[in-house]
Amino acid sequence: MIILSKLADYGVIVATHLATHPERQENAAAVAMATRLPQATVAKLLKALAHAGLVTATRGAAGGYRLTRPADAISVAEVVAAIDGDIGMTQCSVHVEDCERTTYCPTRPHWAAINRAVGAALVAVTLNDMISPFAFLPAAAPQRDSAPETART
Amino acid sequence: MIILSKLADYGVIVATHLATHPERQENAAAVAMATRLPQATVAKLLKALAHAGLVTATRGAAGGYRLTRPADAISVAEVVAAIDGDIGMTQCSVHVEDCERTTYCPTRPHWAAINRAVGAALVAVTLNDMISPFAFLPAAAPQRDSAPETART
DNA sequence: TCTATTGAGTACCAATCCAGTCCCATTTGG
DNA sequence: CCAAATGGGACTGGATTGGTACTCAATAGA
Repeated sequence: MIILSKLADYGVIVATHLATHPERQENAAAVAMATRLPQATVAKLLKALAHAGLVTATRGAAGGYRLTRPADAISVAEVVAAIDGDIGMTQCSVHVEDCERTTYCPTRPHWAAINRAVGAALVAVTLNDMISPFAFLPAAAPQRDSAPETART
Repeated sequence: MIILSKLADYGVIVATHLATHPERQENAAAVAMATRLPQATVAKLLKALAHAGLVTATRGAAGGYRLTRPADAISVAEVVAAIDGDIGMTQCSVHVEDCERTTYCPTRPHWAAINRAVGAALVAVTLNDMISPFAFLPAAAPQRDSAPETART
């Protein structure tokens, strides 16, 4: 299973690209060119990011986008949430009222905790981390002896 | 965005139900009845769980399913992986060869670390934890001061 | 002031994926 | 031998998603 949608993935790429030139202003076409992503899609993504307040847009001729905050103050979680919406493990994590099983489903209360853990992993990583050529040590994933296997086939 | 598919969610419910009666053997119809899930779907889920080796199936009349391991030795991650397949944040986390962007995409190497963090959150929770009426304190989500916001609207 | 450029917003289409069902083969207890 | 149950597919309707197109609004520069 893939957790992130393609668009969210692209969104992180776009945001990361902007983070490499924090003060330069780039329009959608330039970003698309640099990231090798379809232009129309990049434009859509940048709109979403602007809507979430992660980038500021300048309209009109010679307009473009730039990050509103420094790259180390924007987490991957925010970028993903800007595009895919609120992050939740299960249906009932996001739309509690949609689940008619709340009264007898024993697993429901536990998802919230898992949610927090997953969210923390994404919040802990900033765009600045994504730029750095070396893999950072994720603070949210301490080397616990009990977790050698992330996922198996 | 919802991370788990409906089926994976159901799968956890089914597995959790089996965990409440570790030694009793139940057939698909009984599990469906108890969990209020469609019978055909439950049958499909149990097949997948059996395929992954999480439950043992007894065929023939008076057959059924039961957990192969104690409930505290089966993690939610395994159940999810049995149904939705390998867990990965991005396309390139699961199928690296499918991403033609590997040479210039700066974000790629970092996803692995995020992957581990998310996986650890799921591995840390066992079926036994899901049974317990009280929310456990997830070890994979330490109360770090820097992560107050998991996801925002 | 006028025009070219660029983002905002929305509507739309195509393709993929997913949830759910059904069917038939195989196994096993009575 | 038959009924009950799982194993393993195939199939389908619907929802979601990725991607595009078009129109409106704003702005800089001639």
